[in-house]
Amino acid sequence: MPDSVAGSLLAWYDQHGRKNLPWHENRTPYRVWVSEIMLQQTQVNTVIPYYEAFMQRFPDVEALASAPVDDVLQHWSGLGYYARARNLQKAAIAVMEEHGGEFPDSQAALEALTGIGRSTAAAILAQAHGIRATILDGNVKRVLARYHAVRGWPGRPKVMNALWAHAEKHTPDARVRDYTQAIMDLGAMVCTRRRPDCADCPINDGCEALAQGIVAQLPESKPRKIMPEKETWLLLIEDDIGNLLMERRPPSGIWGGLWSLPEMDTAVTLDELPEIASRELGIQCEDPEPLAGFRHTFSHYHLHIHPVRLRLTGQSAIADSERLHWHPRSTAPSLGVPSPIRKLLTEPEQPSLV
DNA sequence: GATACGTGGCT
DNA sequence: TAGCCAAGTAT
Repeated sequence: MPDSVAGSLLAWYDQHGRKNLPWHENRTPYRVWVSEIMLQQTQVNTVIPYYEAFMQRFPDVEALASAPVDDVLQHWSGLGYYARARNLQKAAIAVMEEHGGEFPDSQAALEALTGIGRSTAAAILAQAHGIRATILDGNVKRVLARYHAVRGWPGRPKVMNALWAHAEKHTPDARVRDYTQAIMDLGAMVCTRRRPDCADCPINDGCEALAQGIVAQLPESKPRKIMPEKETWLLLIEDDIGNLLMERRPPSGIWGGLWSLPEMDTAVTLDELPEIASRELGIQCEDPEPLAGFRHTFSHYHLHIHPVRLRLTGQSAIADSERLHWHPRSTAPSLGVPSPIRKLLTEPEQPSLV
């Protein structure tokens, strides 16, 4: 007996589904892959302009594999989750070197590429190759948690396994490309997190949560922890012609691999900053000048940022190294820079007071 | 199994 | 407004 959910979703998709997103044109594995990575934990409207620019600059896997990593990070600047960008290029190089420049077409081979997990691999198989494969993204989780009244937070493996099992069961043999898009579109357009439109849902007759009156309670949300507060100083070290010293952050951790301002923790005192700058950065400066600080909230903690201006004395020998780079104060950096830092550099007086 | 990882929109 | 959440994966 055919799965009525898939049939109903496909019929609805033909009428209402989204078919004109940028990555729907010319669905090569490369284009689908880049879109899927960008769309991880990121909303469609945020991704669209980044995707267009990225495809202009890196039209195929070879262009991405051979590009400087700073180019890739610059195009990712502002999107967040920057490990995605670094992994994207690592995987592009692997596709060139280990797969002769052609994307693999098996779940296992795709998952072996860094940054591609179970759901993204399945999305590439279904969207680019038309191979039957099952995705489970945030939209599908919500649809299935409601349709089958699956209790518990989907982050728990037991709940996740139940959702995967439901997802596998509904995946049809034919039209997997459209079905995959259909169930995501339903989650994005009808079975939304808030104010779902159950009256117009194509699968409302079989929906357990609707029958039980618990649609609004599913899926259950993650138990929240208190967010820690962290403090840091960012050093705006300027030379006499208005260049700022920027520092490449370590490859892991927050803003990994991006360029930011030299950072000190607030355990040191203001007076110590010139000496620390001399020792750590090899430059001579004086007159620490505290600027208005601001708070930046991440998913996991609040960061209190205290910018301090330091004026360089004499000439500096340091420039354009792997770790340190002078950048014109007046223009946005042509490197990968975190959004708050970009704002700090381009709107120096704008950060809100704490 | 739990945690880290960004940013912007929404209420 | 402060918290919640979004086309997840790596460690």
